[in-house]
Amino acid sequence: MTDQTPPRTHPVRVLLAEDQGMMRGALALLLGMEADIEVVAQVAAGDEIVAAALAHRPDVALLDIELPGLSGLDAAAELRERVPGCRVLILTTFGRPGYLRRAMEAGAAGFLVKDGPVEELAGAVRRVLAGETVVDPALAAAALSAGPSPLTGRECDVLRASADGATVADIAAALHLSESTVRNYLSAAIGKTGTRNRAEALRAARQRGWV
Amino acid sequence: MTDQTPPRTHPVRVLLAEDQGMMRGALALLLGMEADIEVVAQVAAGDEIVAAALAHRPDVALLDIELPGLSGLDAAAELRERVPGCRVLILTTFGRPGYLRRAMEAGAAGFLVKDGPVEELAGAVRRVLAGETVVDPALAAAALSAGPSPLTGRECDVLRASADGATVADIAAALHLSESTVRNYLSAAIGKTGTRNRAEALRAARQRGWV
DNA sequence: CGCCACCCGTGACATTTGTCCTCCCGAACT
DNA sequence: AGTTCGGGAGGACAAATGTCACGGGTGGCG
Repeated sequence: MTDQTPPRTHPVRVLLAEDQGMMRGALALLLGMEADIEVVAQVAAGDEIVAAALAHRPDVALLDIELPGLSGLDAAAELRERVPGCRVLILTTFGRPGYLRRAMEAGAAGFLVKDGPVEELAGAVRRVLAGETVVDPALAAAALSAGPSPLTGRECDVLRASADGATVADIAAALHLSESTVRNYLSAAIGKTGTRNRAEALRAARQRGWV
Repeated sequence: MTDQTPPRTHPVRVLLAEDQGMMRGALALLLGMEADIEVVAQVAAGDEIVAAALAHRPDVALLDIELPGLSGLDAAAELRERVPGCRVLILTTFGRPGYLRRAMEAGAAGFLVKDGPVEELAGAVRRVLAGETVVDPALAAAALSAGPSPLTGRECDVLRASADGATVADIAAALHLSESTVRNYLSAAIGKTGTRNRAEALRAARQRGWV
């Protein structure tokens, strides 16, 4: 069903997932200008990725992380299962160490930050297709030093739900928990992040990719 | 600077200020592909904008808002003074109503969100150069409905300083105020925004461009 | 001159938040 | 069998936060 890799028979088929229309369009045009690359699908939401991949069978999926619907990282994990043979290249605004680790756990083949020069992009696509793993060395080091998340699943949920000034009652209602439980989880998260309150805890956890 | 054809004598000279390398490069390539547009300068930081504009005398400055060093909005105001004749087109990720109002107060000639299609971009540059004011109508309505800020200068300062989980003590120390005073200002800001705590107040104020 | 808005500060108070302790349950591992 | 870990919950308590009433001071303006 999937072709092995002889020299190079046809252009690289790329799926592009990016929510910002201007960025998406610009990247598509950019990649399209490369002779050996063809953008076969563009989506703006995370929950459209798998369907599009099944329909267009891309060789490489270029995924943003912050996407409406489904995170690019979650989509990457799902792609790994449902569309094997499609390599995932994460392209994100934030070079958070934790994002990198989560990307790797999700089976991504590469991790690019949008800060870099555009020339990197086409090269990274080709290298990923060739089986290489593309990662910024400095970022890789930072990711290793950060360590894995000490937060439990529920602690994560509660912390996430505490964003934007939600009260304990709000969080409890949203997650169908008792207020006592919410406070306990928040306290645990604050302790594990070594911070002083939810806001700081959330910030720290995000920074380290623990959410 | 040699050919002369009455309506349009030379290509539109564009200055591009955008911190994300990939976005910047992609936009530059994109605009460069238009026959009548020439990107004469690219900068990645807000505090390089004026210098670059003085050096390259662009017709249109395409400015991101979130920039290191100096905000694109502040840069726009400075351009208005030091480089008159250079029209400012704001290009931003967030279509916050308040950003629009502040952009207009800073003398911007146009306001684009990065969500839109890429085709909009070149057209907007041309329309701005022609003297038109380019604004998304829906966004304009939202900006007007939000009204001017009811927050006093100090309330703003305190609210800004409350970001990222800073405690009352932190804010007081940072602004050289008493803790009581900080709490009073926070309370006032919460009241004026119609919210329940600092985090919500800050969020609301940002949303409406009051910070 | 008063009046008003803004600035800065206290003190008292109710509510919320964060901490620590207890307990129960089920799954997993030894 | 026991132990550990995660989820869920309750109570008690201290600290932080938010509210309110009140006092100053300054500067602009009719």
